[in-house]
Amino acid sequence: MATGNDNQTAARRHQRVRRQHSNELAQDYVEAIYDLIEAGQVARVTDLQEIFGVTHVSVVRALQRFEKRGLLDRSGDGLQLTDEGRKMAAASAVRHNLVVDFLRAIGVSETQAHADAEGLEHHISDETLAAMKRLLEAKLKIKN
Amino acid sequence: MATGNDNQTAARRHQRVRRQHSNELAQDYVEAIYDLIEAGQVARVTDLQEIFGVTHVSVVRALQRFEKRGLLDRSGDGLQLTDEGRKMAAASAVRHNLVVDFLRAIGVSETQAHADAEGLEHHISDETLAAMKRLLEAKLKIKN
DNA sequence: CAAATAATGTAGCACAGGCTACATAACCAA
DNA sequence: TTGGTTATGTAGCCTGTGCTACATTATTTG
Ligand SMILES: [Mn+2]
Ligand SMILES: [Mn+2]
Ligand SMILES: [Mn+2]
Ligand SMILES: [Mn+2]
Repeated sequence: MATGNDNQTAARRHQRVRRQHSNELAQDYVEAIYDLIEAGQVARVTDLQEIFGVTHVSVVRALQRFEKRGLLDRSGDGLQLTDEGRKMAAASAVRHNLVVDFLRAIGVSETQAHADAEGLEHHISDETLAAMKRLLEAKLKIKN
Repeated sequence: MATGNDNQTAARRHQRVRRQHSNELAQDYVEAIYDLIEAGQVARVTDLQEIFGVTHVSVVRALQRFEKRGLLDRSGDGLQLTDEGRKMAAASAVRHNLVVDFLRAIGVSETQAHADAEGLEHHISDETLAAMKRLLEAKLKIKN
């Protein structure tokens, strides 16, 4: 009874991680496109290929999937985000930045904070994010 | 010059995350097998299928890959870890437990800490792990 | 003991996300 | 204007990691 239940709990946790992974690339893509547009640039395949360190083919294939998922629009000149894509991008950006700030606050170097955040951001629950925000604000109070 | 270099940096970060993901399942498998053996049980396909919430087929295919990678030995009755597999399992367990403890320390619930750690553990650098350990020890000092 | 059940394996499929090779289209420069 | 470079797309391949369907081989149990 104890073991069976434990295994079930473990299974749910692993299933959740797999679900997170199946959204990971989409989040990073819309975030990158969002940032390019924010910076007043036209988001192109070439930019994404440089940002992600993959061939243009991988980018095109990914964009095709994300367009089907309703996250972006490739009909015009540059890449455009749909409302849903923009929403996902904004949420991802907030989460990403908070993770970086939190890592910096606990003493991780700028470089490493950015590196680790790129993976960590996709596995953090709202509860943990809130805990990080709390600690971040407490730290800031101490500093002032 | 600024943009090109930035993209290169981003690319290295994403490449690192992809590398982490390609080791993720192996780490979780050897850790699970390690735990079963530690608990005095014989590690079987059935256990893993329950723990990961996948079919026995997925487990068998994964085990075949990991055996080829020299992480485990399926010749006997139960699953056995090689020296390399045991080393990976031990390192993974240390990391996993430290992440859970850290999340608990910053106020995340037991349940959520275990859930988030399952994904987070694979993306934490040694530097960040050290920072977490530092904060954990500082917190403990305060508590006593 | 014989039948049911549990455990393990293989065959073959799907999809994500990498890749190279090849084809265009668009742009730029001599 | 025309030939090289850059940007984008398609075709087709690979690996990892899921799945169902179908054996086969223990292990229980009536
Ligand atoms: Mn990311
Ligand atoms: Mn991950
Ligand atoms: Mn683990
Ligand atoms: Mn894990």
